[in-house]
Amino acid sequence: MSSKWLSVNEQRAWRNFITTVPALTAAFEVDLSKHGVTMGDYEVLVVLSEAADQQMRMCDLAEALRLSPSGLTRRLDGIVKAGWVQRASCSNDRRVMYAHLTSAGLAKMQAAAPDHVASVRRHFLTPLGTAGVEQVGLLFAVVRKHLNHLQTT
Amino acid sequence: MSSKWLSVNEQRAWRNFITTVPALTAAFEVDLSKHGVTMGDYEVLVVLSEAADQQMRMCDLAEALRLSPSGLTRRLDGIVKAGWVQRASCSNDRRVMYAHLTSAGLAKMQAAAPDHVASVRRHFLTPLGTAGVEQVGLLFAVVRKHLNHLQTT
DNA sequence: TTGCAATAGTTGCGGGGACAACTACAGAGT
DNA sequence: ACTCTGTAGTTGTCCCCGCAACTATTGCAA
Repeated sequence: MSSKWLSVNEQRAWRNFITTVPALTAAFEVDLSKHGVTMGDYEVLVVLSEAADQQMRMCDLAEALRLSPSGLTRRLDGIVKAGWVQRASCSNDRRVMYAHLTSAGLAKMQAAAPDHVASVRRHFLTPLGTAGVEQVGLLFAVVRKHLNHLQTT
Repeated sequence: MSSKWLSVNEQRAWRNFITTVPALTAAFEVDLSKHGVTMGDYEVLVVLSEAADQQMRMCDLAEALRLSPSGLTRRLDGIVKAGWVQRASCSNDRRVMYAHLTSAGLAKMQAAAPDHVASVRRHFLTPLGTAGVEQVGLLFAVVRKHLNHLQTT
């Protein structure tokens, strides 16, 4: 059945997937914009809030956010200017720079989080339904595992 | 069950989804780069190849690609320079500009398409399996329909 | 006809991110 | 101690794209 082209079912899955993803992220972006944060900003705040001491080394943060080093530097520039994150140097290793979540940053994240969760529910989880959520969780775990495996090879 | 936070199942679905999507698109980008095309370029060629007379008005093309007018102008700049698309003015309405797929563009698209299809299969459809493909097709149809409905409201 | 709103497209500007080059520092090997 | 390699981060340059402003054209309306 693996012909050169896609079957009807395959086409439907593929088309529905790639057309839904941008619309979905756009919806989240709109909902978050009410708090004056982009999804990029929000992701930084969430990751830092879950880190020990509310701080991470730039390189670890970049990896967690799947950003290049320079990309992270630039993204942080704006977030630092907004006062949500503070750069701090490390006394043990003077090469490293910590990105440290400020109390204002934590507050911003805590203010935005419930709305974001509600947004995820409204646009994604609720339409999927209980069974759909279960299936998506399993299916994308397989896809991701597959991708990671190829990547390592 | 709709609490302020996410259940374990919901979290798994959500996290797996948002972490898989960027990895997936990155994999497609890598595979397409062997043909010297980005996913953006490729999408233009595909849409134009399916259009009547292999051409579309800029505004219609922009909508099909979910791009702003200026975004499309810039994206086309590169594709025109590569010789895959040609700008043509319209005799009926002198405001409109057609983006017309050249034979070189069609050839490029036909060369890349089989590899891209194989890529979609390898990274997405095959890991999902037959049942998974079926489920993803149905589930994302629901999500997208939901998004479109909210958008119209 | 004249005038005005709507439509199509491009350009200036700015944000966001990648790559390459660079600085600075750490750690291992001699 | 001295060099050499590897690691951490920033900066220059460039590409991609959105918004706002602008031009050109159309079509409707008085």
